[in-house]
Amino acid sequence: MNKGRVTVVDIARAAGVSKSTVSLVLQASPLVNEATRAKVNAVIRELGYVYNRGAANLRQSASSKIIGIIVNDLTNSFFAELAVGMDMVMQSAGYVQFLSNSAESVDRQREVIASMREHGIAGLIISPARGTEAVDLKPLAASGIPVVAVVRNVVGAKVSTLFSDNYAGAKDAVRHLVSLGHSRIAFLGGIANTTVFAERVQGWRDALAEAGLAAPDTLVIGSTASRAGGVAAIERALSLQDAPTAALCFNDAAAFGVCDGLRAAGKEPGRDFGVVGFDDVIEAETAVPALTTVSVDPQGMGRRAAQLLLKQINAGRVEPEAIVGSVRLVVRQSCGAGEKTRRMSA
Amino acid sequence: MNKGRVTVVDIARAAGVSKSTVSLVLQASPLVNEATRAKVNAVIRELGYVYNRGAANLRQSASSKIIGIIVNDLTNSFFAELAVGMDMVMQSAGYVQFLSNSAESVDRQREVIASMREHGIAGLIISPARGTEAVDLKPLAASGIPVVAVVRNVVGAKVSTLFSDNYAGAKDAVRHLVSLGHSRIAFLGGIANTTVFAERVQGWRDALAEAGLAAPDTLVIGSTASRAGGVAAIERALSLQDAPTAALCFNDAAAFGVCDGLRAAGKEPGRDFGVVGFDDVIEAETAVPALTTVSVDPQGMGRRAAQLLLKQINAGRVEPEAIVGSVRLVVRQSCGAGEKTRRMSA
DNA sequence: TGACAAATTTGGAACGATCCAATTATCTAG
DNA sequence: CTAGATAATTGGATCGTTCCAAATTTGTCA
Repeated sequence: MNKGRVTVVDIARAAGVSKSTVSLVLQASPLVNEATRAKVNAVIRELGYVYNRGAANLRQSASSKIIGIIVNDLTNSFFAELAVGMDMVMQSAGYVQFLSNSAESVDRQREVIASMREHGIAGLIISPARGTEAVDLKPLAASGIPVVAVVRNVVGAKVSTLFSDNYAGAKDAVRHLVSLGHSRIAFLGGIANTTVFAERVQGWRDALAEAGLAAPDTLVIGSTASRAGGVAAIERALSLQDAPTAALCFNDAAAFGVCDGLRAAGKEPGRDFGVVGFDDVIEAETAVPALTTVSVDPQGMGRRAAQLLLKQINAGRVEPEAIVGSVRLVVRQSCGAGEKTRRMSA
Repeated sequence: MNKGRVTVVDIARAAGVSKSTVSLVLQASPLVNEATRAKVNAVIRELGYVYNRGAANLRQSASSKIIGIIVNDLTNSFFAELAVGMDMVMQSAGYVQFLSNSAESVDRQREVIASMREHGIAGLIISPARGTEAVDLKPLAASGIPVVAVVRNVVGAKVSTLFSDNYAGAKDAVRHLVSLGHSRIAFLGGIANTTVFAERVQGWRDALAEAGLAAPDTLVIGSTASRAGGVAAIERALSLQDAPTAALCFNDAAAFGVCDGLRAAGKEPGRDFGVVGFDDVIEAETAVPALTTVSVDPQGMGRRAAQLLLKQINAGRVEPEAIVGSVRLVVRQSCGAGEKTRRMSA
């Protein structure tokens, strides 16, 4: 009896109505008589019916309530939080999401996109793997599926985008370090060959220029955008003949690594060396010393991206839109300023 | 012309064959003539056909190649890595996954499960939200959908499980601290009212008893399983009249918090106070000091969970299976032992 | 060439829900 | 009591695929 799943027809038979009526009940249509509705609902509960969304989506008019999310590195808590933000709004909008981790592999990403297409996603939010090309996203756009690219850019792709203002954020951070009296400020961590990296470095460079300070390439030390990368970068920075006294780090993960590296070298971050991160990951606040960082609120960004996508899905017409999320410097202790002035402002 | 999507019938017409033949080509059946196959494939590419998996899954025999994953806290990097591990094996097995974050809300979790059922998932891996009851998972099991519970237990649920050996891990960790000469060892962080917490505390208690040491309840200081929770716990621990000199922490996040808190109190973790974590998150290795921790390899656990689920899906019969993942102590620097002996062992 | 086997191909009839047009039940008022 | 309106219900036909049984083509050998 548990063989085949329970369908509308089974319900109809058991309730003594037609499948059409059952369908109307399922859609909470006002056309159906209250008594009938009650009886049908009772039978539905009794037989343990589960709605088959796949079957419903078959009819050409219907759209699928499934959206795809692809991130390049879920183990990075920035992206994990981004995903959580999206999850929140998608869930309350009645969508489910295919979430996949491309792990920076363009091939894997391509497979995942294909698979998602076959499953009929209504839209896609993607933080593209390094090396993603416009052609990878073309077919989606061509079949009218809205795409929102977040965090990273895909040059030439006609999709909506939501980036944070990397340039302004980096500039603000460096200005702050300058105002604290630093004159040799490094840029540490991150993979050099990316747009985000370039934008942040440009902000760093321009802020230094503005202050009349030198911005030699030796002070830009790329590595990976991780804690380990931060350790490596600060080691190299400290070994320079004219070592920096502060640094803007590519992201918070790298900044934590820089703090670790400083301690390993006997220096206390915040006191002996100014450290500023980028992203404002949750741990930034509770770390010791608390990390001064450029806040981009990953969860909020995820929510906005999801809202943007939903808007496009509902609009029908796909009109690419570019949003740049504002950003603000959160001064805590690791830069050497926060702690002392924190309670003095009142 | 781009109105309706391209279907097998369109392909059939354009290639001058029947839809049945196209279907055979799609399934790479050996029944079809090479020349025909080539032509059909050419047309498929030309018209930009995309397979409609939803329609295919409609036929009763087919099973869906979609699995559900629900975790209770994606922002915790332990779970993020767990998810990544699952993603890996699911992806190479040709599955896509609905991944959702219950954020410890049983209601949200219930909704998500319902939604996943409607979408016809072939199986579910869940790290249950606190307070999940057997009845929440019952309907799935009843309709023959395999369920694997990971990390946490759901009492009374007839599902497969994959937990790490919390008891043994905690015991090993405490034994190690004892062997380093500590006699007042605390248990810090974590939410007291959970199975995992109870198991780890029991290991802690038994190891102390084994060594003839006292295990007073005052040394068990619960809080949240986060960095902030660790900070709070160590603060309380240090304020005790007979303060501990070392601690086993509920998890790595809490352990990092404990290190932060120690530093804030002017003590250096590893030198002035022994800290051991639990989970072996990636950052444990690169942190300074590197964290001594009980390794449970979250990614590996995710992979195993995924494999277990796939096995059950393929087996047809759902035979609940309980796996307890072995665990091992990774000695690094935060306990005060690792660093000195690291290079001396050769 | 004809008979038979093997290799290919092909119409439907599902699958589970929706939706339109058409039907039937119920109500209202003259 | 009935015409006409309104409320409620209901058969198909349809969505895009699979799969079975049956039909067609091709190949082999006496």
